[in-house]
Amino acid sequence: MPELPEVEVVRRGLERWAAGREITDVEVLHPRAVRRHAAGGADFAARLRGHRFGTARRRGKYLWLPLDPGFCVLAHLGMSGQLLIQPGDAPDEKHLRIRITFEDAAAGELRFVDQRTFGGLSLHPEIPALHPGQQPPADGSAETLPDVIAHIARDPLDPAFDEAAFHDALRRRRSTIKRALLDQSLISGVGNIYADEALWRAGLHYERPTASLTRRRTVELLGHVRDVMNAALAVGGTSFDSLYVDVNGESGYFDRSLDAYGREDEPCRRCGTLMRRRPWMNRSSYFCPRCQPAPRTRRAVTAPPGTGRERQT
DNA sequence: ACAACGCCCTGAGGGC
DNA sequence: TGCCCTCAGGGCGTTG
Repeated sequence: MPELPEVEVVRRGLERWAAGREITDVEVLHPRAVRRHAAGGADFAARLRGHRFGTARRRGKYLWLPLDPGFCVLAHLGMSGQLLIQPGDAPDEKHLRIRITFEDAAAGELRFVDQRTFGGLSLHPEIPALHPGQQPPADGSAETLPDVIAHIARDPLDPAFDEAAFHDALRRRRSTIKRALLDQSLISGVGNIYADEALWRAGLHYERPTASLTRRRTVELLGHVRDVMNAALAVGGTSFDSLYVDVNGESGYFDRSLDAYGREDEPCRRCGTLMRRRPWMNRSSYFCPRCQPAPRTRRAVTAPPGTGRERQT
C-alpha cells in the first residue's frame, strides 16, 4: 500500500533508470490504467512516442515524469501499482497494464503493473506551483506540477510545507484528526498506515477533534509523521503482501517495525496494553486504548445533523 | 462551502 | 472442491 515513503522510493528508482531516456513505443494493455487520460490509450501512446523523460518528481503519493517543456506523465500507484524496469525479454507480469520501451532498449523497459487497477498513468500540462499570493517569476523558473493535482497539498517532507497554515486549517475544521491526516488537500502523502503510526507515537486518539489541537500538539504530531516516514524511507518503504515493490522489484521491509498498524491484540510497545482495532471509514484504525485515550468530546463531533455544533463555544 | 459517504477493483482468506 | 462473503483502501464524484 504505497504511501509517501514507498512512492519516494519509486521516484528515486525512476530518477536513476528512466531520466533522459527517449521513448520509442507505448503499449496500453488495460484501458483503466489510463482512465485519467481523457483522450484514451491510443492518444496517450502517440503523444509519448519520440519524446524524452526528464527527472521524476513527486508530491504526496503522486509522481510525475516531465516530458518536454510544459507536459508530463503523471503516475499514481493506487493500492497495488508498481513501476518496474524490466529486461525486454522478461515474461509479462500477470497484471501488466502499460509497457513503455526506449531507444536504448538494452537498459530495459518501464512497466506499470497493477492488480487492483486503482492506479494509472496520464498526460497533463504542467503549471506553476505557487505559494499563496506568490507570482510566477518572469524568467519561467517557477516550480511546476501537473495541473490536475494542483489541489494536492505539499507533503510534510517538502521544505515548503507550511506548518502554521496546516495548524490553522485544523483549527477551522469540524472534523477529527485522522480524517484530516488522510485529507490530501490539507497534507499529502499520509495513508492509513502512517496515520496510525504517527498517532500512536503522538499519543493521540484517531477521533480527536482537529479543533482541539494546540499549536504545540500539531507541531509534535507533524514531527512524528516525518519521523515515521523517514524511518520507512531509510529501509525502502513498507511492504505487506508483496504487491508493493520498488522500481527494481525489491520489497521494502518497514512492516517489521510497525508499532500500531496491524497489531490488534498485540501488546503496545510502550505500555503493554493490548492494541485494538476499530472499523473506521470502511477500513481500520489501530490504537492503544491507554496511550491514545478516546476524547471525551467525541460524541459532539459524530452527532447526527440537527443536534447542533456542541463543540463550538 | 464543507464534511462524509459510496464506488471503483482483484485476490487472499475464512466459513460452510 | 467450490462458492460466497469480507477485507484491503486512495481518490474522486456525489450526497447531505
